[in-house]
Amino acid sequence: MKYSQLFPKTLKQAPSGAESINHQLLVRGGFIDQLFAGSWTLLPLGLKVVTKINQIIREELNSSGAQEMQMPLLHPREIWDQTGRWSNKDVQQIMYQFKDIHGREFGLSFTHEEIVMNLLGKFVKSYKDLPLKLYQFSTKFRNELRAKSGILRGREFLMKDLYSAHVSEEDMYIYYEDVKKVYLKIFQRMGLDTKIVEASGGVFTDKNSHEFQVLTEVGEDTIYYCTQCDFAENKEIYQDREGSKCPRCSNKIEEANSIEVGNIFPLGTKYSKDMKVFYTDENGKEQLIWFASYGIGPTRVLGTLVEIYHDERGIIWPESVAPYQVYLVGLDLEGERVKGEAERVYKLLQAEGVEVLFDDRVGVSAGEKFADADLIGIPYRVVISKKTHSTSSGQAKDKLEVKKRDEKNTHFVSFKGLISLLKDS
RNA sequence: CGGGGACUAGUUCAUCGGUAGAACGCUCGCUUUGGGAGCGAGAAGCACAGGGUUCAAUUCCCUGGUCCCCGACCA
Repeated sequence: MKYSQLFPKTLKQAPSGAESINHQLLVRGGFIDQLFAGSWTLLPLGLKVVTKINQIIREELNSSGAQEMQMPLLHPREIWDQTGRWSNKDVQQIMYQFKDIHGREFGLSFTHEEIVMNLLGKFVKSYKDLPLKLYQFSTKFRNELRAKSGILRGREFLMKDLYSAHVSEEDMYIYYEDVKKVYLKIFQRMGLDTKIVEASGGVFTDKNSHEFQVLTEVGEDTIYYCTQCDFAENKEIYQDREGSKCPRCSNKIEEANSIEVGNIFPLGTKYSKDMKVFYTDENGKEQLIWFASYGIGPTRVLGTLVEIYHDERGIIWPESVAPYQVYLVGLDLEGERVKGEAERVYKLLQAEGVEVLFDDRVGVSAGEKFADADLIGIPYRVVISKKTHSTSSGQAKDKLEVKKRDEKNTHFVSFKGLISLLKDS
């Protein structure tokens, strides 16, 4: 991609009132744009990052045996009446509900348990049809009382939701535990260190759920975790406890702020019971389906990554989710030789399968290009200029000037050297 | 949904009762380029909407809207 073609360009100033880091940097870098409070466009750069996040999730879920699909976002009231959630006060706080011109009532999806259960009722007849693991990436609508923290809390956001159906509680928990491991791996591949934290089930279930929390000062959740074992609880359930000793190993409990990037719910048979969804067991008897759901918010992950990985100049993307691998800066592009060389390296990198953003702007100062490179946060910055490709002699001659975003020093390498650098990482 | 703040050029802000100004950005020249570079010119505004007070309102008052922050609630 040539930077001159990229939509949109970076901004020097953050929007007024933008306080959180992810809001400032993602907007300034041209990753996202706000339509109204809690509603964001994923611009080309932002979509690239989210696509990478999604791909990591997809790969790991697929290898856990899950299948991807896509469900509607517009839901008729009747299906939500089957579980009584349409009229639930807490649900009504966050679900957009409205009537069409004929008076028929609809809701916008904030989750899909009812829809999945409806689907299972149509297709799952026998124990032989189970277990099933189905997931999708889709927009979720939640009428948050207060959208805030940039893209971290929106009224419309992207979510990966996975649902599993099982013959028994035991089978459900086997997969539930699998997903814990899968989620840890997913987040780790994205560069996020997550803690599994026990929490309440909210409007989803009376049982407790597990949240995947990233520890950071700016997080809006408060969690309590043991410094020795893996005990961790959300504030909402921890506050009933006394003292500051771990209930499991008596070691010290720490309090920390965190961002919830994932949440998993062992729903049990509540939904299948309400919606009368059964399978036939080996003995020919009808049984309720055991059910669980699992969410990850890719757009929230996007914001979380920026909160964790940035410096005063801009974003520092982990390589696994960076929108491009290389930011190729062409300087002195008025000179034919340098320009030709920069174009050549751009094409060669692409031929090697390297994703490269080529700053081909003419008449833009070096400082501005470097500032943009730092703001956008692509892992490798490669500079081609008359210093390396025209008048020079010595070690820099015809070499590429390479700097990693998170390092200070530049060094000069050959094209082959750069490729092996990229392949190694 | 309670409390606070804001709304003026594309953006960030100044002005403050007498119909608007800067910086950045943008356009066009000239200059040249290693950390948001210089000079010059230009385009760009129903001052959120409605009502009131006043000879006169962007400015003061009221109502509504929107955005941001703090709380209560949540992927």
